[in-house]
Amino acid sequence: MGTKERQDRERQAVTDSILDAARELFLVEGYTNVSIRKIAERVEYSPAAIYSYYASKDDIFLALANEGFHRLDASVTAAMVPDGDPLENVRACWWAFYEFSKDQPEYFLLMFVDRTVPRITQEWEGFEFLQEMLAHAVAAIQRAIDAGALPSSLSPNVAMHMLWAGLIGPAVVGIRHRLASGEDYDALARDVLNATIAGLQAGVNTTFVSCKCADEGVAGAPVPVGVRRHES
Amino acid sequence: MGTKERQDRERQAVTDSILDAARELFLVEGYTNVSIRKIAERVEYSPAAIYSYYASKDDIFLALANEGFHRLDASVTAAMVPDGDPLENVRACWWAFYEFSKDQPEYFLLMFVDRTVPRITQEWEGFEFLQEMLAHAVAAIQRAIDAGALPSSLSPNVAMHMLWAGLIGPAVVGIRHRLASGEDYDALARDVLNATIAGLQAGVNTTFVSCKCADEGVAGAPVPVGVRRHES
DNA sequence: TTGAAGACTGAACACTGTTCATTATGGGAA
DNA sequence: TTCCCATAATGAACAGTGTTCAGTCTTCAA
Repeated sequence: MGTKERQDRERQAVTDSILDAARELFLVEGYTNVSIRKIAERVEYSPAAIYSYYASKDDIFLALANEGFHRLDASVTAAMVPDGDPLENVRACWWAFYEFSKDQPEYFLLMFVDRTVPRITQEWEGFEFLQEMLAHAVAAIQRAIDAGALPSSLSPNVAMHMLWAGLIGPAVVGIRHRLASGEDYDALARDVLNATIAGLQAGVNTTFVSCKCADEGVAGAPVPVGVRRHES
Repeated sequence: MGTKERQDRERQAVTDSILDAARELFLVEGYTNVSIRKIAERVEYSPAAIYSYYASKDDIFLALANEGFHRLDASVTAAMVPDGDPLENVRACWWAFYEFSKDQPEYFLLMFVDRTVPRITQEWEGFEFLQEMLAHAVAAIQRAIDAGALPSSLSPNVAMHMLWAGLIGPAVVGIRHRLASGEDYDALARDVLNATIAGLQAGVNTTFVSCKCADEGVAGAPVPVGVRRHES
């Protein structure tokens, strides 16, 4: 009997439709302005029905953020040219990160800026995936170091954190339109990225230490970005 | 008759006590977790009474944010040593900006990250004050250029934007706890700041052009930071 | 046909920001 | 002193929020 399968399929379809509705609404109106009732109305269910598919509004948020990380990974991976200039690959990798903030602003805010979801800590499903993604970014920096484009004294993991944190600012400034109209957000982001890379090339001393794995090579899992391990 | 004066004084006292209560609650619990009812309870009035002193919850926050800009200015000004090393003054100036994000996270988010208070755009009272503040930051960079610590080809206004945007990221990462527990947020922010300054020193090419005033010297009003001119 | 499992709902709870008619108070004028 | 009126303050309500739960309704295997 394929009834169980059909039921699972139907359940999955409803689950997806809820996520679709939530995504559309979040993208247009933002997280706080979207209520469970609005999502329920969109999928033509009662508000209470939503709770048999997602335990809370936060869970919907987490499901979307999970999607977001996969999309970001796809963008970043596509930006890097295999066997291309290592330093340019690093630049392209982080430029893709910035572009992602423009293409998917709601996802970006969800993942890196929005109010913290405490449960993101332990229950993050895409945890291994996330580490893998970050390992790619670290590896790209390592290749640039190996090629002599960045100082050998530089920790690729620390550099990864610096580029990541450094670019969040220009991304937020762009998303939130904090410059006067007519200003070139892309130019500002590019300048910040180039200045940071130039600073790394110039051999600036770093004091940041990634405590979880330090620098036991690329195989060492980098600290998850956008994921808080514990509530302080 | 001093009765009118006494009444005004009493009214001002209540207004202040509301702001005091709101400040304490906002700083501890965050904007969204503080309700008018909580503030009202704190000052021992009914929730409705609050509305005869402030038109809305946003108005209370704006009053506090106004304080915030003055506090930021005080911090930044205090961080700079008159006749001190020009480059160190620039570093201190922006480090104070980062420290402000830690000391007054709610203020910081409102001014540079949140989109929740649209009225900040037109009704910002401290507008001229803000421009003056930014002019100080540009002037500090100009002094570093004059002293030869930064390239003469560098536009101080562009550098100001780069440092500002570059540091918002580490600040947000810190406020939102996006690193694993135990990681050193300050070290990351310091590294980003130092790398950006090192990049500027290395003479990185910049493509950003501040359209409103370009670089007609310090007297030219810098583009307001943290204030959105138009809603797109 | 029956029984059980699951999906789904309406109503409710405890909140939120905000409004408004009503009541109380306190000071100036007659 | 009495009256009036502006102002202060309130209780109750409105419309919204996330979430829960007792009960109904459907569906399918035995």
